Amino acid sequence: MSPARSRPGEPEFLHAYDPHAFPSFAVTVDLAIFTIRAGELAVLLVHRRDHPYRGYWALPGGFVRATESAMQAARRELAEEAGVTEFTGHLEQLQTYSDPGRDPRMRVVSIAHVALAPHLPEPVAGGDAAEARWWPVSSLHLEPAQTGDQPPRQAVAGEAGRLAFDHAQILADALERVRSKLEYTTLAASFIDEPFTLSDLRAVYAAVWGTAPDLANFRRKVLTTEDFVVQQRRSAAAAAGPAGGRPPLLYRRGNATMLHPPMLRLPP
Amino acid sequence: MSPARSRPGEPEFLHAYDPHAFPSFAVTVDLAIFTIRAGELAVLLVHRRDHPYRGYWALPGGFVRATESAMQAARRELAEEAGVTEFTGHLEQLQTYSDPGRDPRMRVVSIAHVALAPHLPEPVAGGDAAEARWWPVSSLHLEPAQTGDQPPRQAVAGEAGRLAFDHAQILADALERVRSKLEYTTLAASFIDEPFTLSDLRAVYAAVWGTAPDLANFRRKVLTTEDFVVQQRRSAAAAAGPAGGRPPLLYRRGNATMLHPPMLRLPP
DNA sequence: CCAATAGTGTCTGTAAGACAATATGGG
DNA sequence: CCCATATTGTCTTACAGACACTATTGG
Repeated sequence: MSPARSRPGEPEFLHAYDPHAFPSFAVTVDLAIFTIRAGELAVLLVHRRDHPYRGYWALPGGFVRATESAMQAARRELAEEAGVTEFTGHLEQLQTYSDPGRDPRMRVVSIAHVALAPHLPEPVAGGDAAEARWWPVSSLHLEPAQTGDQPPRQAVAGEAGRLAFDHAQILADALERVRSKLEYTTLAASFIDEPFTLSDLRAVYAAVWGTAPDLANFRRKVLTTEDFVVQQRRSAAAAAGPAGGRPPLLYRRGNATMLHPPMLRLPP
Repeated sequence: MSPARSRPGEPEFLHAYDPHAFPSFAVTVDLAIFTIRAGELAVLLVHRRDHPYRGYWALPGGFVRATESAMQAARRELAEEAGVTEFTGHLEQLQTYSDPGRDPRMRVVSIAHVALAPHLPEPVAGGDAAEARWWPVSSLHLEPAQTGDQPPRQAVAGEAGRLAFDHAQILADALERVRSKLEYTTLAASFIDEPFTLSDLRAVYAAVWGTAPDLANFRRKVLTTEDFVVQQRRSAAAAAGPAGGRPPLLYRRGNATMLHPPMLRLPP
């Protein structure tokens, strides 16, 4: 659109306008990309090869370009850093982090996003050559960081150590967003490939919440929620399964997005 | 904190760093400040005296300064534009709007916020001299704008007309945020001065949702939710009331923040 | 027949929806 | 006493929580 043309006097104003009259910021997007690996919730981190925070693990992300929106930048980073060509999962804005001093180089505000995707490819050698890895969320010890002001955690063998910038905070917020969204949306299905079994779907809740919802009640909730999942024609026995046991029915995602009333997680 | 000192090689890197290597943005905060006036949900808009969008109504807001966070900027604008000295209400970040072209001057991302406050002062002559007014949300005709792509609404006598920038979208998102937050939080109490009656509190729900929850069920929910409200010592008859009728009990806000399970609004 | 996993049935408690009844103040 | 508003009570229904039971495959 070119709305300025319809507002009298504005073109002349814009012609004379000096864009340096205001403080200048860099704007980045950072992504918390979640998936389920080996029954655990995992997040993609990249190992920083450059300053600042060289050698630290960080959320993938990058600068927003002059001609793209934050959402477009997030999709671009998703492709570049996670090697996702056509993204079928879920992507949404989380929150914007703007504390002065969060980046030692200059004033940077970061528009954080959350992505959920089924079982993405391994190390993702693509991108701009930084090492990338899936980290089980449970191995990052995020929760205790919220209690009070303990000394900053140092790197520990086999773990990611402190994250770069304020990414530990962003990741904690992203986690809480995902956990709570499973309560009142159908987003859990974004974590798995189609077709899936109800056990697969329940495993998502178990991985994200750390506690599995009651089997029977879970099935009742999912199956009685209009168009949460749609059943496929009867399946052959799942080939990859651990053999024995009754073969499960297969489902695909339905068009429902909200759960009314929500499926609440309980304290473990 | 000065974390750079603890990371080897980083001080030298920062010394040589050129902050102009990345696209530069202006960053603003915009505020959707809601209150209840005459039983209706109202939002504060300012009349723009300068280009761009001169003569249009807009959400109050302004540029984030070089040394403040977005939240600090929002509090500052709240004081400057709404004349609020000590703000007792609720303020939270909504979402960030970053479409290129949303501001004809230059690349601007806006970190939108939502504020809820009890019965704020009238025209708010303060601030940088722009006219400010409370507008009943119902007079802005926001909802139909979501259905399809109709031609942009023109200014109508007695109404605010089209809003500046993408503020109609921001306001619509802010509205939905507030409406849904009343369902699962105790934020409704942020809209009214203490002490208040349960009728006052119910009137908040009626104003925000457009439909009043059932009287008896509402009281049961509020009173059985631990520490949602706390009762005061018995009141003298409310002086300002419309006379007759049984005098109500008075309450203050409790410490509870969440409603479990939520109080759902129903389709009208 | 046994193991293992998938799927169903049912009882119970909590709380919401609907609506009726009672309480307490001022003319 | 009448009116207006506040407050309480109760019946019904929906649904989550808990847990036991049945079904269907492979060995």
